Amino acid sequence: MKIQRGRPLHKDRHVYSAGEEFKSVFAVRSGSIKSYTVSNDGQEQVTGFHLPGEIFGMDGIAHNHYTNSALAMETAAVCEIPFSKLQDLSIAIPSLQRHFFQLMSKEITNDQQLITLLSKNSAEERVATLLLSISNRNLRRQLSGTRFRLPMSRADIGNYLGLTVETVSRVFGRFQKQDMLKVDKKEIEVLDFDKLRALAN
Amino acid sequence: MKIQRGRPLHKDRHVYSAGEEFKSVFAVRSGSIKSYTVSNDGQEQVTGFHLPGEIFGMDGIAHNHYTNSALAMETAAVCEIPFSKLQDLSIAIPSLQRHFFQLMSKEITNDQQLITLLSKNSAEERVATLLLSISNRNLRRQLSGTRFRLPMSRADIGNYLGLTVETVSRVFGRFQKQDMLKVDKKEIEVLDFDKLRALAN
DNA sequence: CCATTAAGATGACCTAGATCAATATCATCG
DNA sequence: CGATGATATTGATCTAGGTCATCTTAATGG
Repeated sequence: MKIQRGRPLHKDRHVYSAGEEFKSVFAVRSGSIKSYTVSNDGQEQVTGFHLPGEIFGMDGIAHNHYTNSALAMETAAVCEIPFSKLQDLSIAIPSLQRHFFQLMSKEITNDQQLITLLSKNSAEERVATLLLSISNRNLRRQLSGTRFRLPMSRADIGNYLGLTVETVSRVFGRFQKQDMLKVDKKEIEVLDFDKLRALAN
Repeated sequence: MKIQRGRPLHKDRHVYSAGEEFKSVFAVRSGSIKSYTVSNDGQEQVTGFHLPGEIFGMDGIAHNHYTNSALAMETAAVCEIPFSKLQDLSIAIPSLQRHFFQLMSKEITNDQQLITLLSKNSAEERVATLLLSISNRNLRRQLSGTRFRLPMSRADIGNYLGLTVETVSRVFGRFQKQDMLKVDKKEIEVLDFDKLRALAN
């Protein structure tokens, strides 16, 4: 498959912007990417964080244009995977088609979990869930699940979880006071995993 | 394509339940269906309402098992569309594959809009958005966009929108007081469409 | 290397919507 | 058809998280 081996992307550079013609999906090679939409009244909604090894950009398929924008939260590298090639290939290799369906379906499942989180859980539960998710994704990348660096700002966390920065800050504060977490700026250390899991449920 | 022409489904009967093996997606023929998940702590989250002409059941593709349950909110009829046939066919007919990708991608876009709604909008804005969505979907079915019957209960509306029944009730009350809506139980009449659209944005 | 700006933390206060409770209305079935 | 349980409305009160304001710390650049 022809894959564009992307040059490094600097912090705050867009991989693509909402409205652009959809041509490709992308794989994160290094660094981290956030997806977000801008609603018609101008406010930003962060829809996802993408870590190395993860695929993003599938939101563009429906309308032939991306509905999200995607930008590097830190210096990053991405692989471009042209969708047309993918379609041709997936006709020749049915398992690839299936794989791709699964990726999209997984995205749906993820979004629905976020919907539940937003409509049913408290600020603490939301933050705990995000931390656990990042921890798990780090584990899958052979990294530590207990000590890691958050690639995103407090503002991005708040935006993603439907909370204000202040609330995110306070929740981190409470988590530290309970000796569940050690927080040093973006550096996180999980001290009590059971408690975190219990909160995230 | 072999399509199961479903016998009528009675109110509160499941089309499928979470955990069942994924075999098919479904099209609503008449009546209305709600999808919901049950989170590990037992609470229900309504993830979507499906009206005649709409497709549901795509959440099962990722894990070969449905993650949602789907049940009839009133007497309904659905068509079963076996996914294996769909896959075979979509290899022969690339446009069908594309069409199916689009359906899934649309689902992603929908979910992301709901995420924004839940994390950024007030109770009134949420309810207005749902009403407008149902109105629009009725229009596409050649039905009135101004007078229609809500197929779902207040509890389902609240659950879907991350609000309590009481709040939903009060919002309907306020909408009536403002002469924007006429509400008689589940029967809705939109009196001021501009105001509704403004709220829904 | 300091200046400027952005990011984060913390406190005081307020409000939208939750919770609790009482009542009213509807649907269903024996 | 009247009784019973589900569904909806309405009111009184409470609270999680928002808002606003201040202060601290960390990046960035000239």
